[in-house]
Amino acid sequence: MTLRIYNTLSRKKEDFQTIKPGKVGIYLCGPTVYKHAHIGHMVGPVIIDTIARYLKYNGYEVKFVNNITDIDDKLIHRAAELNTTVEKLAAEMTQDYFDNLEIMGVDTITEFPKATDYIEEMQNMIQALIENGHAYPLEGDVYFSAEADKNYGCLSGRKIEEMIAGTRVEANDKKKNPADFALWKKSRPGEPAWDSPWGPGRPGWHIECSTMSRKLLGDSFDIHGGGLDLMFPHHENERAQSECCTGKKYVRYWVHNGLMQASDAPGKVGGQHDRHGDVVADQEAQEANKLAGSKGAASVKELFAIHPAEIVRLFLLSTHYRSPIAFSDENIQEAAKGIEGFYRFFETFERITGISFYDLPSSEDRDQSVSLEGTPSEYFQQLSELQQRFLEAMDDDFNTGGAIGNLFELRSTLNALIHSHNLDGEGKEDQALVEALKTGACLLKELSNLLGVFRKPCKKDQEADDGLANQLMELVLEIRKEARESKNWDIADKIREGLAACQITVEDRPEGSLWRRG
RNA sequence: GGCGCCGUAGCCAAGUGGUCUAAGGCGGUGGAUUGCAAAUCCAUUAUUCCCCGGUUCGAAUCCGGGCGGCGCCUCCA
Repeated sequence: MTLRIYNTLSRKKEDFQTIKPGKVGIYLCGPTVYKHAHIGHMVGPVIIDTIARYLKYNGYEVKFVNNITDIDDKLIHRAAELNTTVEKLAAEMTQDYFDNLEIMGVDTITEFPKATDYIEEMQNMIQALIENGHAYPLEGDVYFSAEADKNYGCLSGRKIEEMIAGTRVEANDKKKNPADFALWKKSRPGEPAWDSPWGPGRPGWHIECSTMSRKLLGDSFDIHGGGLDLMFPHHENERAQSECCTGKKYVRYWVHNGLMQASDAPGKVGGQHDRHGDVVADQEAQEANKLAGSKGAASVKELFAIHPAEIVRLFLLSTHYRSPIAFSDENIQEAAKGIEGFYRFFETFERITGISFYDLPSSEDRDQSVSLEGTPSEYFQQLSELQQRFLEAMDDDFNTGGAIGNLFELRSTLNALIHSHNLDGEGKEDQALVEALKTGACLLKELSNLLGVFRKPCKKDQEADDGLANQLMELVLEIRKEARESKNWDIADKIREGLAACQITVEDRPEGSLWRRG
C-alpha cells in the first residue's frame, strides 16, 4: 500500500512521491504572535506533526518548518494597545506558542524562522519580482501584479475577473488591478520600519513565507500546510510570488486542514447570507463560530487547565483533518471517557507485568515493527490485522479517525486476552501469555506513538501522586478495609459514596482497593 | 452574486462502486464478574446511509434535481 495524500491543487488524492528520494520538506504557516494561541491554532501543528511522525516511521527524513510572523499590522496595533513594543509582545507570544506546542506533544518541527530575521532576503525577492516584471513599486509600496501570473487562481480555484465582478474588492485603491497585493508596505511615522530601495517600510503578509520556505526548503518542496482559510488569499499569493520569482513549481502537495468550530459559541449562525438577514450580526456570529476572532475562544492554556492535552490531541485527530471539527467541552468530555479506558489498561498492564507501559520499547520505524508471531495464534492474527488496518488508514490521506478506531479495537483485544486467561489474577504466572500481552502492548505503543499520544504519563495521573492526598487516602481506605472485613457494608459504601462526591473513584480488587480521581 | 465543502444510529465518527445484512467511541439494554459497586469481558443497539430521479448486473459510495448545514470571496490556523 502506498501513501496517498489529498492535494488541494488537484482536488484529489495523489500518490505521495517526494522531490528528493527519502527526504520530505514541509512548511506550515505559523501564527502571527500578537495574542495567546487558542485551540484552533493548534490544529495545523498537531496534524502536520502527526503527518511528520508517520513519514518518519515510513523511513523519510523530514525537515519541518513552521514560521513565526513577528511583524504585521495586528502586532503593531496590539502592541500600541498594550503600551508595549512589537518586539516584546512578539517574544512573549512566541514563547506562549512554543509552550502550547510542547504541551500538545508537537515536537517534530525542525525550524522556527522569524519573519524579521529574513527582511533582507524578502527585499531581494521583491527586487527580483520587480525586475522580471511581476511587481511594481508605487509611492513607497510595492505590489505584486496578479495579472502577470498566468496561473493566478489555480490553487484557490478562482479567476481574477470573477473576483473583481464580486465587487467586494475595494475599487478606490491606487493599485493597477484590484487583485494586486502588497509585497512591501510603506511605514507611517512611529511604526517599525526597515530601510529598502523603495523607502522605509515593512514586508507584506505573504512574502515572508515565500522567502523563508525558499531559503530553508528550496525553490520547490513537498508539503505545504495551513488552515483552509489561508488558501485564499495567502497561499494563492504566496504561490504566485514564488513561482513567478523562481520559474519553478513551488509546492507539490498543498494540505489544508478544516477549521475548528465552537459549537457552543454565542450567536448561532442564521444561514441567511443572501436574504434579508442582518449581515453584520451574521458575520460576527460566523467569526465567533470559527474561533478565529477574539470572541469566546479560550486560550490554549485555559483549555489545558480543564482537559489533559493528550485527550485534546486525540479529540482533534478523531475526525478527518480536512473536516471541520465542532469544539466544545461536552464533545471533549465524551471523547475523554473513551480514551480513559487506555489509562485503565496501562494500570492493569503494569499490575500484571511490573513494567510501566510508558517504558516499553517501541519501534519508530515501519521496517522494524514489533514481530507478531506466536501463540495464541488467533490473538496474534488479530494484532497483525489491526496493525495492518491502522497503517492502511494512515496511508489513505492520514485517516486518523479510522486509525484511532483500530487503536480501540487493539485495546479490547488486549483486555480480552487478560480476561480470558485471568492474567490479572493467577494467570499472570503463565510467562508465555504475559509475553504475548507485552508484545501486544508494544504494538499499541508503536501505533499510538505515531499519533503522538501515550508517550509519557498523562498529567492527570501524576497529580494523583501528591503526598497529602495519598496519605489521606491510605488512611480512609484502611478504615474502609476494616469495615469490609467485618462485612459492615453500610460504612464501606458510605465511604465510597462520599469519595465519589469528591470526584474519587474507588475500585475494589482482590488484592486491595485502588483509587483515582474522576 | 461567484467558488467550494458537507448531510451515515440518541450523540460523535470511519467507510466513497460488490468483502457494507455499514468500523470505532459515547450513551442504552441484557449477561459474566462483584457483598454491592468500579474496572474489564461477552452479547445486543442503522436491512440502512437527508429526499427524489437516473447510470450500473450491483450505489451510502457515480450523475442530475431538491431540501438542509457550513466555508471562502475581507484580517484569520
